[in-house]
Amino acid sequence: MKQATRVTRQKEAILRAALTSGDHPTADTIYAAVRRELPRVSLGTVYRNLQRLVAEGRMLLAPIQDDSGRSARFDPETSPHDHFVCQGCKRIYDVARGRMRSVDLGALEMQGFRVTSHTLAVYGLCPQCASPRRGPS
Amino acid sequence: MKQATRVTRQKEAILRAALTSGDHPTADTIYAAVRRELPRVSLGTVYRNLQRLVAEGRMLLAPIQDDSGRSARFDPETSPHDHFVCQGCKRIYDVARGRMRSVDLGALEMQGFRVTSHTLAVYGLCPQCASPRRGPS
DNA sequence: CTTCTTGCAAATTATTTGCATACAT
DNA sequence: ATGTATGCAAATAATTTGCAAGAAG
Repeated sequence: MKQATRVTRQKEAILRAALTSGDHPTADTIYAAVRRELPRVSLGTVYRNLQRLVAEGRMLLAPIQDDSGRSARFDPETSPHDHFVCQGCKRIYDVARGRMRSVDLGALEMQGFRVTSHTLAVYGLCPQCASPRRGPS
Repeated sequence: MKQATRVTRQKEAILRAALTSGDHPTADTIYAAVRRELPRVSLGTVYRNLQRLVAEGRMLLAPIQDDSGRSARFDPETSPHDHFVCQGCKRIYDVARGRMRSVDLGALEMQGFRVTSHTLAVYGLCPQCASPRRGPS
């Protein structure tokens, strides 16, 4: 969490776009959204600001890989949480750490590993896609 | 785990290279290793075979992201296990599911989520890098 | 023999960077 | 004023793909 950088119209719009998406958007998705408000933004600006926002701890790099894992996904929710990836509708759900019982990392620590954080991604079908009424959307 | 494809010198060499690396190699690392045995292999062949090996379940896409998450890493260990990423030496350790107690996913399932798998990545310092004797290698 | 795979090169996709100008502090 | 951020375009990096020739079944 480095020194905060300058406050610009672009950077704020980028963070707002990520928050509003209610999702785990890619740089491209964010670019498209910001463009509606600031038609002259460039992709370079989006990428540079995403890096800054992550460095400042205002956004996270989502620890999930797309099907081919090609494009990075960003997560505007910065408190510790896990992810559920629906293999039907491809939606990514944030899962509070409380609901899904936490992992026991004691054994690792006893072997001399110093643990600072962890990420957990769960795969399967979300309630809508799992329901027999209708298949994956 | 689709229909197995044809057996070729290249494909076998690629799997062997990944196994021998004792690591979680990138396509490029594998390419370099295979090249020593088959100097005429092309990167295209390496990428195509990595895809096939993953589809056939003989290799996994490692669920870990490099610093910038730019290049995919492959994992020749196909039984369920977790990963420990050392932030000092950048090494990636395979961690047996038994040692590090498994996650309780019951709460999620009770909410209608159907869970089929999960991936866990733990970050921190490995015993060598955590020891005060010498810093990260 | 027939079909899948290879090597090579060119094409895509995602992300980064150099530079002159604009904007925040 | 000073220096960081922007827009634009060109540069890199990682991966994919078209095609003619070669190898596997």
